[in-house]
Amino acid sequence: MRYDPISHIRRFGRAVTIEVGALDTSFLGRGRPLGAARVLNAIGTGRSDVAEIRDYLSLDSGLMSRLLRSLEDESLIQTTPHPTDARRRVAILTKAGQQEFQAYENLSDARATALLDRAPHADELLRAMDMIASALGRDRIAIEAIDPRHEAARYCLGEYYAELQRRFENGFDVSRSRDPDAADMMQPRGAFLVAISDGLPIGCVGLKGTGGDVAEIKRLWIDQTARGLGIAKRLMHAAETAARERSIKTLRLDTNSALHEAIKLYRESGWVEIDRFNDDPYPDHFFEKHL
Amino acid sequence: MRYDPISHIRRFGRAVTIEVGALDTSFLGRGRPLGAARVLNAIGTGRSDVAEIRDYLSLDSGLMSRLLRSLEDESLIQTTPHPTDARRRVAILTKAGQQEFQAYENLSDARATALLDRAPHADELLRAMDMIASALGRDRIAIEAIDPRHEAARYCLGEYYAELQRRFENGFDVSRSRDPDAADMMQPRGAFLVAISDGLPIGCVGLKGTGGDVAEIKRLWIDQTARGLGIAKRLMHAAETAARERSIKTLRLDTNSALHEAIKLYRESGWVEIDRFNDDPYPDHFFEKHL
DNA sequence: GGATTTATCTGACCTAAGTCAGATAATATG
DNA sequence: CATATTATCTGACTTAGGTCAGATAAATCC
Repeated sequence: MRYDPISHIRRFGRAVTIEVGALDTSFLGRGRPLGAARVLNAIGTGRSDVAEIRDYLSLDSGLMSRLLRSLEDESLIQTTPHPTDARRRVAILTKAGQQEFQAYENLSDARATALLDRAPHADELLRAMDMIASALGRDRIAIEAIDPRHEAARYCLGEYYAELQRRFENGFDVSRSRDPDAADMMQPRGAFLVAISDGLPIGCVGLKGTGGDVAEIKRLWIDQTARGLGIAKRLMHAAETAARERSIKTLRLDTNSALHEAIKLYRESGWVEIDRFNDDPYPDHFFEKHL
Repeated sequence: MRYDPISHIRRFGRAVTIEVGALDTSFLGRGRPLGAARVLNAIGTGRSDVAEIRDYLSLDSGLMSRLLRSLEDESLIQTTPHPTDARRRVAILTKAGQQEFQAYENLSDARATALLDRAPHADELLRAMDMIASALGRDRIAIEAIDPRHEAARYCLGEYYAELQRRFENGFDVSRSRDPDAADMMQPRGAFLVAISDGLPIGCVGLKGTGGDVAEIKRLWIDQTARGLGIAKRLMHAAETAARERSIKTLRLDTNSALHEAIKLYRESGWVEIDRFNDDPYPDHFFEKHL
C-alpha cells in the first residue's frame, strides 16, 4: 500500500512546516529579523547568561554579539557583567523589551487560540499535540528538583489527583489522604522531582524524608501522553540518587492495585512487597527497597 | 493555571520547530541550499510547470530562474518550452536528478522510520499526527475527482470497509455487498471524489450513475482523525454538483443505522427517507434527494 | 606568577535569500 | 492589428545569517 506509516508522518511534516513558516512570517511583521527575535525571546523566557543563550540557540559568538548590540541599539535589552565572572555578560529586558517580548508572545498565543477555536475536538487535539511533543522531544526531557509549592509541582499534583479520581473505583479525595508537608519534600530532608519536556512538566515524583534513614516515595505521576518513554524509570532513579545523597538507607511507598503499571515498575526495579505501614484509606499495596 | 491549553500548543510548536530544523539541517548535508532542494523536490513530486512551482513555493520570478539555472548546471533537471504556451517553461528531472530527489526522499523516510521505531505506541502516534495534520491543514483540503481504481481511491475504500467491519455489529464482508462497477463511478455516468489533505486522501464519496436521470451516492467515508472539519458536507456538495452536471434529477443512497453521523448529515441536508430500493444485506435506511 | 583557557567583541568575508527594474518574447484582448 | 498582459530571464542591489581570525580581558591551571 502506498499510504504506509511514513506517508502519514511526511504529511504531518508538510502540515507543520507550513504552520511553523506562517508563525515565522507573522514574527517578521514586527520589523526585526528572526535571529534577533529569537534572542529576545530567549532573554524574555528567563535565560540571561549570554553564553547560555548562545548555547541554547547554537549561535556563533560573533553573530550573538551583533544580535545583542542590535537589541541594545533598540533599547530592548541591557547587558551587564556577570556578578561572579567578569568575562561573562548577562542580558535583561528593559521595560520596552518586556513590551516587545510580550508582543511576540501575543502573536504566538493568537495563533494557538485561533487553532483551538476552530478545532472540532479541542481536548483530543491537545492530547495529540502532547503525545507528539513528548515523542519528538524525548531526548530533551530533563529531570529537575523544584519546590513542591512551585506552579509546575502544583500542576503535576493536580493532574495526579485527577488521574487517581478517574482510576480509583470510588474516586479520590485528597483531603482524606495525608498530604505531605512541603518541607519534607525539599532540601535537606527530601526532594520533589519533575520531568520537563520542552518547557512543560510531564511527570513527577516526591521523596518525603523525615531526617532519619527511612524515607517515602510519593506522588509518582507520568502524563498519559508521555507513557512508554521510560520517564517513570528515570524519575525513580533520580529519586533514589537523591535519597542516597541524603544518607537514606531504606525507601518505602504505598500504592493502589488500580495503578498496575506503577506496581509492575516497582517489582521490576528491586522493590519488595511489605506489610501495611500506615492507615491511609487508599493504598492496598506497600513496597520497600534497601539502597 | 499556568499550563493552560495555549502552553500545550506552544510546547508542541517548540518540539516540531526543532524537528523541522533538524530535517532542514540534514538536507543541507547534500551540499545544496534549501531553496534549490525545495525546487528539486517540487519537480520530483510531479510539478513540472515552472509557474506552478513558483506559485507553490511563493518564489520571486528572478530567484526561481536562478534556482532553475543552478539545478541545470548540476545536470539535475532539464527545462523545455511549454508545449502549448511558448512563454512558459516546464522542468523535468534528469536521471541524475531522479537519483538526487530519491536521496532527499530517503533522508525524510529515515527520520520518519527512526521516529516510528522509537515510539512506544506507533499507531496512536500516527493517529495523533493525522489529527493534527488535518486540523492545521484544513484550509488546504481539496476535493478532486479521480479514477475509482486509482490507488488513492483504493486506499479510501479499504479504510471505508475496515470501518464498516468495526462498526457493524456482525462485521462487513465486501463480497456480500454489490461493489459498483468502476465505469459507473466515472465520466460520463458518475464520479469518484476524494478529499486530499497535504497529499493524503482523508475522505471520499462515489456518485454511481446509470446514464439515466437517477443516480446513487455510495461509499461516503471520512477518516476518523479528520471528522468535524466539514469534509463530508463538502464531499456531498461536490457530488451533487457533479450529478447536476450529468443532468441527474434524483439521488438515492442506502446506509446503516450504525452510521449515525452520516444519517444525521443526510437529514440535515435535504434528504428524505424512502422505502428500501435494493436487496443489499447491510443497509437498513434509504434516502432520496431531488436536485 | 606565568601559561593556558574562556567569554566576548570586532572586522573582514561569504553565501543564501529575496527584491526591483527593465528586457524579451509570446499570448490575450479589444 | 495595435495594445495590454503574461512568463521568464538578467543585472544590480539588499538583508539575513553565518564563519573565521585575531584582539582583549578575565579566570583557571600548574
